[in-house]
Amino acid sequence: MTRRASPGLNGVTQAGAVKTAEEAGGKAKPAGVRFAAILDAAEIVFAKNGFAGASVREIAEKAGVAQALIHYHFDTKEKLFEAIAARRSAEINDARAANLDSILKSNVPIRLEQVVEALFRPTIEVGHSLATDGGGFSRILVSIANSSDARDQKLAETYYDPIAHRFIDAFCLIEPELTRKDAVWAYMFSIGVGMTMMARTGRSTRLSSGLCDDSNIEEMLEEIVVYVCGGVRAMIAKSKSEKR
Amino acid sequence: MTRRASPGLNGVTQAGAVKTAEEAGGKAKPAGVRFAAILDAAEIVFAKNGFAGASVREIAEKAGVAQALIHYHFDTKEKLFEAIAARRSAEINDARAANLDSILKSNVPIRLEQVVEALFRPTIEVGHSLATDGGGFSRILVSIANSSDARDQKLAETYYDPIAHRFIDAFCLIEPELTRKDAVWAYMFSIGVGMTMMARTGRSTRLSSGLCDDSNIEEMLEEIVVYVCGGVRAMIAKSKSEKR
DNA sequence: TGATACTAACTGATCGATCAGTCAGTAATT
DNA sequence: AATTACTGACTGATCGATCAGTTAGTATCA
Repeated sequence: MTRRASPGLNGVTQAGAVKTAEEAGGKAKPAGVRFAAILDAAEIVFAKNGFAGASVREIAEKAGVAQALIHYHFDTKEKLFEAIAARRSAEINDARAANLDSILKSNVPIRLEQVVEALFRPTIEVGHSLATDGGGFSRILVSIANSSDARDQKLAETYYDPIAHRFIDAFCLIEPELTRKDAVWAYMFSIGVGMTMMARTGRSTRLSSGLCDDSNIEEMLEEIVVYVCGGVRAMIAKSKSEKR
Repeated sequence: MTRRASPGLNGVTQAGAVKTAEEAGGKAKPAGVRFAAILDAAEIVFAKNGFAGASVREIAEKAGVAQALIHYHFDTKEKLFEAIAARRSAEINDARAANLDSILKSNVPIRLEQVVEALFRPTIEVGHSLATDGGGFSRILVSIANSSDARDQKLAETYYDPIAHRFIDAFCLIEPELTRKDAVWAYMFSIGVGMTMMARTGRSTRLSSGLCDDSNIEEMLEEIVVYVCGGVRAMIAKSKSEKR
């Protein structure tokens, strides 16, 4: 019951105050280094084994710290997982929001392709940033998005629902006759397509005998934009025919 | 090392021979009943917690049998998981193949919508068949499809690659100018859309404030067919413009 | 300047709980 | 008698979490 206050999680001690970083000679490491090392190691291990399949011991070993240090900084395994989700989700959605803003404030007519690319490019660029063979954060994101678990659904709601509403609004802005209902379906289905890219199972390569390469992210994104825009436009056409 | 031969797994003893079913009074249960009870319970528990998060103990408790009986019938937790995948995948893909056959042998021109519906309807009808709050086999299927784990990828390859090739062929048959490469992409992306339906996270309901209902499978399937056909046709248009 | 007090960072050892899997033995059927 | 179905009791391993300490740096006060 009596439990330390997890000093790292408020971010103040760790994120700021790297003042004595130059005098890190003997044992004292610069502030926040091992904190970040735990996050990086945990991201790899969670991506590889999932939440339940990952062990705090393996994370500690990969990070080169004592297991107890993880509990010192993050309290529980669950809070460690949430810290990872918070870190990367902020990166992804800040980039998404910035992309969307720059599109919306331009005075030329908005093209659907721009919006779709703004939706997906950040997820692959930060999602695969720490990609080892584990696959980086994108694998974690896929499992969060498809999970029936209450913890994962809460994370999706907290970190991804706000930006989702912005993109759904953008769909409706491009085509005013698109009903809200169909816009939400269109968004959900598009995210589903994106998951194919994030999961990186190698299946498309296998099914095509090498014609498709799902490790070539840039090419895959091109294909996805074509498919997703086609899907969204079909929903638009459906909305129009229903209103008529 | 010396290990019993898992008498149930060859299916002969269990699947057939329910002859003494009427005299199930005291302790002797009709043959195959507890075998199936374990499979049903395991499906629910695996769907709820994933492979790593599920425990053989919980499965045994839910099935109303001793934990050792599970090891007696299925040997290991992994083989139990594979048995579940084998059972439902056969159901799903037999139905898919039958649907596709009846479409292909008709002499009227094949419509893309028919093929897409043949692809998805069986997954929802058997995937949600044992649906409790856990979500049935569809949740397991989603995790297999998106997993980076070697075990899951092997299952996908064994049970789903053959039927995948048949549907990719069907895409190419409908539109001969669609390149093989784009047909595989189109198939993969379509499966991604289908996962949205299988995962049943309730997110579409949440994002639309109730306008979309992802527990209304029939309505969701209609929307998906529209979107997926739009996506596939966009890939077809792309293939055509590249060949020209 | 130097002793004192305090704090954040960190560790080794260990906790009870739970894990998948094993095994000897029982009960019923053939 | 032999085979199949089944169980309770158990194993070693591993799990997340906790604990009492240690170390190093910093602020306070004489």
